[in-house]
Amino acid sequence: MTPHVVTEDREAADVEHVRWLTPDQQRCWRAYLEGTARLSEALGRQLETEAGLSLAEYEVLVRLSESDGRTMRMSVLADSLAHSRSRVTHTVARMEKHGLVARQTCSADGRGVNCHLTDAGFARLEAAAPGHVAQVRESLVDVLDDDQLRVLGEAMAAVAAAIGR
Amino acid sequence: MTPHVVTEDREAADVEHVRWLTPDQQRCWRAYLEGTARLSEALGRQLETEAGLSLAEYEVLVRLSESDGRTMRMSVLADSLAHSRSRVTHTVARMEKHGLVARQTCSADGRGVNCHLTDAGFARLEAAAPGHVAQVRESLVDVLDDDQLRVLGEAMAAVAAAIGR
DNA sequence: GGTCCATAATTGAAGTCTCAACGATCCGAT
DNA sequence: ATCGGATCGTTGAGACTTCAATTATGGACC
Repeated sequence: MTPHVVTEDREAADVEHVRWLTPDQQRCWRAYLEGTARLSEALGRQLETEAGLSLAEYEVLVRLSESDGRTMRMSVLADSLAHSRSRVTHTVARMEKHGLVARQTCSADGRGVNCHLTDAGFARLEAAAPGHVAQVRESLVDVLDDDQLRVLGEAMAAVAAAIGR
Repeated sequence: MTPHVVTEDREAADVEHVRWLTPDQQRCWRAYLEGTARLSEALGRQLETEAGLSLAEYEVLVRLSESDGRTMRMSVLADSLAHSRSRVTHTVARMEKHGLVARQTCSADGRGVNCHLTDAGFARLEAAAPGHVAQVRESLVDVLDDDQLRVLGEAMAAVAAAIGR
């Protein structure tokens, strides 16, 4: 974010080479910040109140439900979510306490841990999914036309690729 | 997010009217989730390590630096950031402890509180801004072409408007 | 001028995430 | 074989956010 006030009272000298954002870029960036803040707030609230799940927990359920044997290595889960390993450890620990997943040591690699979706966890996902999808549509997908959504997806994929080297 | 496994073993009956996401929509939505996760992580880490500020604190500094008298009402600050009032109270309390802002009761409205940017806070912003802008460019602005960035901004503005009723 | 309700901001507890440090296991090179 | 570095996952502390309850003030209405 470029606080334009800061750009003033800056000497014409050459000590600073800051490429501040243009006004157009600034508008886009701030719209992004506000949009993501409101969106994650809306999604989190819907899931929490209607399903008793955090967004992070929901995402874990989804990944597991789609994987072979409904089981994933902790590290694969973490990479797939773009969450830190520590974060996934904490999230999964909470979910295990509630019976949504079960952890078992990995036979192939003594260091690894397999995270398995229980039937209760799958049922919880089935119950939560319709309301969550409805919220995603209401707040994002149905708000944009096809082109906007496509470009948004391409742009964020490029961002993810640029960061996740 | 639509766990496609859930869509199976669903009866052809009419009890459920869930409009699941299409595969294209699903790809966009997941790209969005991954992109925002990686981006906020990258921005937060840069600010924390190079300036000792959280992104929320930085945003507060920016808003205050642009406001008349470098002062804003707490509620205006909260609305402007799309953050909850409680969150802003906590953030500002931490910042006040570090001398970046000062709070004073509002003369016009006995309930209100004015948050003022101190000189130390302004100096901190000046020091932090170049590195932050560089990160925003490297991770987002310079990764996208002008059209992508423009559409991204428009889309997120539409999302914010759809949610913030 | 008193009642009622809306708004402003704070508080503390509980939940979530980050960070750095750790123990354990694997693997390649010697 | 074993040394040493890399990977895997966890841990606990501290930082940050949310939620519900609370205090206090403002304003409308009669």
